[in-house]
Amino acid sequence: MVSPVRKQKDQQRRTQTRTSLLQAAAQVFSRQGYHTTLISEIVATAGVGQGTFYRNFENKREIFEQLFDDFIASAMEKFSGMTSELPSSVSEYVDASVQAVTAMALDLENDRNLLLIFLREGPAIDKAFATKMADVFDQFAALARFYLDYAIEEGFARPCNSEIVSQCIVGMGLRHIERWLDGRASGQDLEDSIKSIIDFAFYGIAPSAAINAIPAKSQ
Amino acid sequence: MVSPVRKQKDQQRRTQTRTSLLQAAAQVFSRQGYHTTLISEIVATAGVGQGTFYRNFENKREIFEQLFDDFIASAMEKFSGMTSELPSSVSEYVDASVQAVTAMALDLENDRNLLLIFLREGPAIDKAFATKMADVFDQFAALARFYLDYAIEEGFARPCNSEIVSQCIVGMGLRHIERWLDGRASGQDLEDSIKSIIDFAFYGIAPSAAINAIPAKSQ
Amino acid sequence: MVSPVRKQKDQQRRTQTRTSLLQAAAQVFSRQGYHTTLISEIVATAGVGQGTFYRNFENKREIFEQLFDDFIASAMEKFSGMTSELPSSVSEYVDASVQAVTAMALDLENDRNLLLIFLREGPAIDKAFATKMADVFDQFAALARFYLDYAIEEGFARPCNSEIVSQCIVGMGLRHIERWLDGRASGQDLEDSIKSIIDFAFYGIAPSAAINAIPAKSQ
Amino acid sequence: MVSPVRKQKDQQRRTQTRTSLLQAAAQVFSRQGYHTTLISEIVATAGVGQGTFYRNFENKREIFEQLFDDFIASAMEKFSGMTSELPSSVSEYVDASVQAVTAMALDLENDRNLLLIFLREGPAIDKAFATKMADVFDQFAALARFYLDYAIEEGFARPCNSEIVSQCIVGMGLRHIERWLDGRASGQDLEDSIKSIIDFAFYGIAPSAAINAIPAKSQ
DNA sequence: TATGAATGAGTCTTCATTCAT
DNA sequence: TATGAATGAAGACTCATTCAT
Repeated sequence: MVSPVRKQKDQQRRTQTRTSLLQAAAQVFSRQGYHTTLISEIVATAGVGQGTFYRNFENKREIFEQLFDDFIASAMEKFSGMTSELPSSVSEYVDASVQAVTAMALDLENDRNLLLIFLREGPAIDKAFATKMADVFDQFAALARFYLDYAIEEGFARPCNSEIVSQCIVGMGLRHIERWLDGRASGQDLEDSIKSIIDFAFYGIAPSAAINAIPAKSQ
Repeated sequence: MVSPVRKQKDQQRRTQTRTSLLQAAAQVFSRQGYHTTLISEIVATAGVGQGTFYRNFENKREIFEQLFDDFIASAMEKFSGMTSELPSSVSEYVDASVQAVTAMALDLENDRNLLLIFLREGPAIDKAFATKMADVFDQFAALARFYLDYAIEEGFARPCNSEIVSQCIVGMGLRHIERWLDGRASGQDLEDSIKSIIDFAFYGIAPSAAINAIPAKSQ
Repeated sequence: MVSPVRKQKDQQRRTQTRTSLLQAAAQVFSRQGYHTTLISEIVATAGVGQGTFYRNFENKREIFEQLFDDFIASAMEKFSGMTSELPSSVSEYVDASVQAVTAMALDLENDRNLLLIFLREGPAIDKAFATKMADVFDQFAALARFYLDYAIEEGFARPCNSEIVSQCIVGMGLRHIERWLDGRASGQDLEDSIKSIIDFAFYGIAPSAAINAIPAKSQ
Repeated sequence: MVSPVRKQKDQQRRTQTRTSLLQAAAQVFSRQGYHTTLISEIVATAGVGQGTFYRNFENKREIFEQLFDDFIASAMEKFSGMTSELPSSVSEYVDASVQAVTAMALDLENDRNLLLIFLREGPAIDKAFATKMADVFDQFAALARFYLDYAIEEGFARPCNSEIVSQCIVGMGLRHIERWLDGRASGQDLEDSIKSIIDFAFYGIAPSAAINAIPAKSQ
């Protein structure tokens, strides 16, 4: 009954509406955060009717989760694209780390405000969302651990509890991301900061002379 | 007009009521989190009337903040009590760190659930609360930095950007606390984990042989 | 996006709902007065949901004010429609006054109960409402004064402080309206009462013989 | 068991407390009006406990009514004290009226704000209070009518419907009192205003020459 | 499919009143 | 008798969600 052309147009229109809603939601969430955002504000920003929202999303949580999923998917894609080769020396490992972190920092810059909302409010939405976020962080940790284990095996990383250490690395990263999104790290130069972080991750705070003091058990 | 005895009794009663409310709130928040907790649930748990809540607190946010403040005050007190002496060698520094972290871990154990709620939902309550929490974390970072700067000066820590590094340390800590509260670190032995974290902080992931590779600038 | 037909129907529906609420409010206010009227009673009477009230009016005060504004607008319209020509003699002035007052009395009869509530409770709502009512009364006074000044100029009214006198006239009117709405004037014949009021306004209580005693200053 | 001295002291204290509450209530009502005044504000102003209020008064309405009754009693007393002699001529009647109105105006000045609250909010409290106020106004009207009837009988007032006319007089008075309390009559000189009001009451707005036009029926 | 008017369950909050001390 | 902490009934108001058009 309905022509294929019509069908396609309908589909397009629907996708367009959905996109408008997602963009509008991103905008409003960025400005006001999750809890204080009203559906009415999203639809007003998107320029569609109240009912249209519910034709596209179950509720506020769902559109927020969709935005989060899109965000993570996009971040993962970029990240996985840039980490193809395994390092073959400590200095390559260091360099690769610096590059990866720098690339990520520049990329995240695009969605600063939305990312801040994700980090701050995501864990507060409900248990399921908190778990999803924790899983994402654990994925990043697993990635870091993969490289770390490889490096240990190859002899250019200190033998250590890589599960714990990779979580340390994620924690460091998250802390700096939050402070930077917050504006609390605004005085710092990005390149220097990354350098300092990577140096810390590789060499710790102990002076060179203390290296022999590393307890056997931990080596 | 009123006898001092009466005044004192009234005061006691009031304090008692307030305490009941705080305990009840801690209990309900721990179970359900901030946003899904209703005032009516707090007062029911405390066994007082609805109006009594509002005689003692402005609203839900205020009682939550009070709990947070009490929690932090108590944590700070215990923490400051245990960090009196400055280390005079790397090994003392390491030992002191292990002890401090262990003590804190054991202490925080008491209010696991409430702490989890603070970490997850605190940043989502509103801007002011998020700022307050960020300030608290920065205080911990400042404390870590104080010891780090001292160690650098005394020659038993590697010269580094101590502002950045102390934030790394806080990030590592927070990440592990969250995972441990989450139950995601349940497979780990506490003592081993702390050991691994501290080792990472002191010696990094680079192998001993790589120490000479530390770039001059960062030293 | 939406068809004009749909837009118009929506508009109609909304207007209809708003009208229902206004009528219901008039009814409930008339019966119970402002302060004891609940929003829930208005919506129950209108046969709409609680939320519908708040889509149309800010709060109880606003719907009350709307009713008042409508009432005054309607009264003003009728009143201004009937006072087109200026009198050209004392007897015409008297006759016009009698007619105007009679017409108004008959008109106000329609909304007796609501008018009583306005007069009794309006001044008690808040400062702003009291001021609005005072302004309305002053408008009536200004109208009376306009005719009075004209009459004085033309020589068929006694020179006097027309500002004060016009307020006297408004006061007389209000007092009788209140008593009549109250049921305290129920024993009186309307026509006779109006006649007596107008006669008093024109000739005062002094006997004819005393006219010469009118102090020069006041003339 | 209780000594008479003790009894008397108790009685004194009680009276004192009651007086404090009445004064405090007058002060708060004057400032905020009836509906927005809270019992807690009255007791705070009086410097007594919340419970003490309820040992002395049933509720807010009762203390308000008590203030009103006291006010009226005091006004009536002063007023009755000054109107002992009956006038024996128009000019005496006029003079007595001017004096009575002037005396009342000066007296009311003392409790301006409270009187304004009575006039504005009294009728809105409830049916009973509105009736009480209407009765008071009718008493004033009855008093005016008494003098008017006497004057008519003695021939120095125009025969008229004295019931209606006396209500006119009360209405005029109330209107001017309200405007004066409101600050809307602030531009007017009190003496002049009273003169103009009394002249209007005695001679109306018709010019002298029109006197013969007074319809027979009304005379 | 898109719309936006209508809905009403769900909470917060107030404040007059009570009552143990 | 005086106090003021405690009470809880009462009502306003919000906003996610529905549904007729």
